[in-house]
Amino acid sequence: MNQLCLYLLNQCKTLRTVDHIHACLLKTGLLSDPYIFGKLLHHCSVTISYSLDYATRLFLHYPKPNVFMYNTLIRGFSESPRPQNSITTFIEMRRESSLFSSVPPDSFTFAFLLKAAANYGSLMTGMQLHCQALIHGLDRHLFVGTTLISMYGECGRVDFSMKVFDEMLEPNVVAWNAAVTACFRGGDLESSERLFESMPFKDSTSWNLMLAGYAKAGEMEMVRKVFSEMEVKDDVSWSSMITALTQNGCFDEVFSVFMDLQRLGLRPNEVSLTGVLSACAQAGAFEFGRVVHGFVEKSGFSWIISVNNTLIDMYSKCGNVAMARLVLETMPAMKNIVSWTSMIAGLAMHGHGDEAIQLLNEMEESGIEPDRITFVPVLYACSHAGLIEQGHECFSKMKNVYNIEPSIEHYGCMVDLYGRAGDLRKAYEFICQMPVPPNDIIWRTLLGACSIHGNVELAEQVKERLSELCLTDSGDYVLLSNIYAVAGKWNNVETVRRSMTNQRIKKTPGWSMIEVDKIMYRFVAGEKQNNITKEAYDKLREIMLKLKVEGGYVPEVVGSVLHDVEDEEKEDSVTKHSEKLAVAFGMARLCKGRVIRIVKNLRICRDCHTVMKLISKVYQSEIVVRDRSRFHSFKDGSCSCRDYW
DNA sequence: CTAGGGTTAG
Repeated sequence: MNQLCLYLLNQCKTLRTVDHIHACLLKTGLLSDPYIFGKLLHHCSVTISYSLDYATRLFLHYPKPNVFMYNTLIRGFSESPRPQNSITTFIEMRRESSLFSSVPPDSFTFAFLLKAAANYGSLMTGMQLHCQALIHGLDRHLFVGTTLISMYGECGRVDFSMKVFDEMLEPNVVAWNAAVTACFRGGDLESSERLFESMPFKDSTSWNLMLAGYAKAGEMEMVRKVFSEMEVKDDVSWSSMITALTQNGCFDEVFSVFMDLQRLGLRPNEVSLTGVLSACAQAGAFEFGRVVHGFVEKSGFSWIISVNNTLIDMYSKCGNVAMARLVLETMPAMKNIVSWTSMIAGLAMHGHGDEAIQLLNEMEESGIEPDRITFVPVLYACSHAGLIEQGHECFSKMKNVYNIEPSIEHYGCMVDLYGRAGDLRKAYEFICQMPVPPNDIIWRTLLGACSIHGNVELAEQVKERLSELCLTDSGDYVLLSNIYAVAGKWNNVETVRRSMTNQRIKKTPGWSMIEVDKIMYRFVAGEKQNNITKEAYDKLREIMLKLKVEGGYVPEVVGSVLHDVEDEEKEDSVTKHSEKLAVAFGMARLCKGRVIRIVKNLRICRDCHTVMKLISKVYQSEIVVRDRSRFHSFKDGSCSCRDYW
């Protein structure tokens, strides 16, 4: 009976099934056995991580918990969203109550407690725990010492990490590795390298952490060097490499490393898969992403939450919200806060404001509380769909129901909400009464609103604020110049242009990408000719002609280019915009009836927006453009943004 | 029956 229950417990993956075992143990009286009880507690707080509430209630009913039980609960809390509970449990453990004497902590206790302190980055707590460990004579314990090194590294005191490390009697590889990682955390690449070189022994973890460390510092040359010099590449090496490339925007390399991995007959793990899918999401590689999704299903990775969440993100960012929804609705893994937030973000990007709000409600009904990150896409959805009332409601719900202090991102969404809707005065007043100082993004949002609604005076003031912050970018100048151009103030356009030249501010080059046969093609405006661009240009010329004849197209040049030059030249530079080239290339290469999906690094311009609408009508084809800020889905002459931008 | 260092999603 004893063995059977333990066996069954190990099979339990959800709380529902644990419940049955719990009842069984209770009925047979086995639950009072400390060993059995400890197993059950461990299962609830560590193995099934989202059942900590259950574990806590279980624990409270146990008459005299031992060290193992305390350690188990502390460990569970240390990885939870509220690691502070580990400390509370420790205090409880140390308290002398009238019934029981306090339970003395051991090395396990401190390892878990320090992990908790590291996870919420509290140096004060970490130091107090360090003292406690010292009092109990456990600060010299090898495992405790190693966790101290990590904790100090996570809490931003690498100097303390080094002190602990230097005073260690016999550091092993793990301690060395912890020290190297701490140096990377502190941004001290040289110390990391020096330590790495002087290690008496290196294991594969040592190599892997060098790779990850360089990746986080953006040192991609070193990442590639480490990866090629590694004699033994394990699972983690491959997935670290893939994440390293993904995090640094080297998407082509992600795809080729992923294929190398498979070519060598190795099986990608879930981390590699999330990495590749995230690369697909960012690059807009829909076809490739679909293939990876197929692999996920076939190889039994559908149970992994993070993989599902990245699939939702991938489909959304590749323009297919319907598929994203399907993943969310059918995923076998338990939906967590990231799943819901990703989907809300997907709907927001596509301008489906009402659905985004509805999903927030569904999320709340399912028992998962939205956090500060969730509210960013929620508010974004409201502003991009013109839902002023709902935006307002969500903002106060966040503050009053969930007690979330709005951050600058939330304020930014609100400024956008008012500004985009044309209430520039309210947007401005909102900025003035914010409890945090406005940053460049806030002002830039307002500048964008001025541009949409043609408010020259406010735009000038805003530009002034931006200049004071010394954070102007080329886009701000272009925006201001366009505002002047629309108002016909050509002298001012000229002034802006000249100040750009004087300050050597270069326009960020615009590029657009399109995937054809799982290969991404990138087009840059005004790029020199090659076979690919020639093909695009030829097709584009044909398209523009047809649009003029059949669609009544007139180039909209004023708001879109910087220079006040001859009309023909203006028309020419607008024609060369990368998104037009990418679309033309897609029209030339893709079969008729296929959706043309474009990813652009900047915002799509008005003229291109008009052209896309016309193409979708004249050619009866669907075009989806993901620009810097959102999706535009063109169908039969109109856009999903309803010209709300 | 529990540990420490390396890779994952909004």
